[in-house]
Amino acid sequence: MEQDSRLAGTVRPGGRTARVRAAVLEATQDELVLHGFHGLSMDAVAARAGVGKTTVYRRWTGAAGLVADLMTELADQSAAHANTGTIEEDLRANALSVLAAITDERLGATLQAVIAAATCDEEAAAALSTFYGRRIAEWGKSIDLAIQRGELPEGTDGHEVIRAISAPLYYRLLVTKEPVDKATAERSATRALVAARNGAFIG
Amino acid sequence: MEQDSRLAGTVRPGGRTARVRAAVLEATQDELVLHGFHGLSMDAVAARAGVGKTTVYRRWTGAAGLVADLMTELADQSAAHANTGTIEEDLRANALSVLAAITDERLGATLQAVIAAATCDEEAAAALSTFYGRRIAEWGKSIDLAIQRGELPEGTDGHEVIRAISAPLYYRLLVTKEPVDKATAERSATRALVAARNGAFIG
DNA sequence: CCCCTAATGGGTCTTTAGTTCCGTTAAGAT
DNA sequence: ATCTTAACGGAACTAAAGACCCATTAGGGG
Repeated sequence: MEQDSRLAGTVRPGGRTARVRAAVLEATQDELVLHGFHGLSMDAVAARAGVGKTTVYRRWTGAAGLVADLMTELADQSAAHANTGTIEEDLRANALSVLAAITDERLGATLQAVIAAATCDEEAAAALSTFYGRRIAEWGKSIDLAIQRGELPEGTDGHEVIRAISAPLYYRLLVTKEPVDKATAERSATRALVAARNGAFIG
Repeated sequence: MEQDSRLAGTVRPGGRTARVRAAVLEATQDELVLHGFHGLSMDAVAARAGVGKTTVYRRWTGAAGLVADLMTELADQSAAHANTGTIEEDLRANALSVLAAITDERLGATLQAVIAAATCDEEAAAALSTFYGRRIAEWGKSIDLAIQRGELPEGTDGHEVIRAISAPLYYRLLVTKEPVDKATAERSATRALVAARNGAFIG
């Protein structure tokens, strides 16, 4: 007894528990691709994962908790920043990696679901914030290296440059619903670079 | 009879019908402020609006339909572009108007709800797309005037400049969950202007 | 002012989401 | 290998969402 205070799955995390978690998160992604966040039901996820729905309700707080956990899982798989030797190519690589993420069927649907969940759930919002915070910090290193090489002015805010590249792509994806293609991504990288070279990101 | 093919509320749109619609859309906004899109129930909206829930189910397709209709309503209230005489001030005004919209309690909650709904509903996505399409076209005129005045290079894509100003604000609001304040808005306008002056928005 | 019927609203029914109970299975410590 | 109990899963239960029926109300044309 006296195990109520702990979350289920923390005392015996190996074996079955790990398999259940993997199956549930996989099933969650499948459901998100099919129905989006608004159509995500714990019941359907449990059925698809082949686990009892009691287990899903016990381990996760709700639909938002599921996608938040999914986001946390994806955060660990985040790739390192590019280092091609020129800032132009590094920023282009950054834009294309964002493009690849949001146009991938499973990953794109998952990202949109987490963003939708985060509009009304603190847990999902925190997971998103952490994920992108890390990603921005990681790719910001590319800008720091460029400053050292003399390609960009001293004092350029690398984090802001990275944000400036991603922003138009997410804006189109989420807000204006315009298509996001390779040309859009490359233009976004180029524009951020032009602004950065002209000192718009200092301070 | 033979009225099934028409949507309810189209034959006698005046008086009661208009009052019901206004009450329902008002109630929808209230509920969105309190619970967000994921927590929006037709039942609660009907109760708050003081109308029968049958009426809400008859006139709107679902939660997504409600927010889509709300967005359509807001689209008509969209303001004209600024014309201060300088492109710097016009773009600053644009950024500040976006800031005002997303930081307003009711309007901000509504926008986030429509964006969340649009991730998995075509109707909401179309309403969003139309709303921002109009807004971008309207404010794009500021850039055209600036080109005529010789403040920006010939061939600058005004729509893209406007998108570039809004994008970082929505990116922070929706994706990274960072605070959006006046300084952020003004920086966004400045950076877009620097890039535009240096020809990054030509073509 | 009256009439016709579009539109609303209360009440009821069905479906689905979410909870609880308790027996069963399998981690992982000894 | 054995034992303890964390964790799972089936089933029954409660609550809420959504659909439907039909009586009542009020637009708006005559």
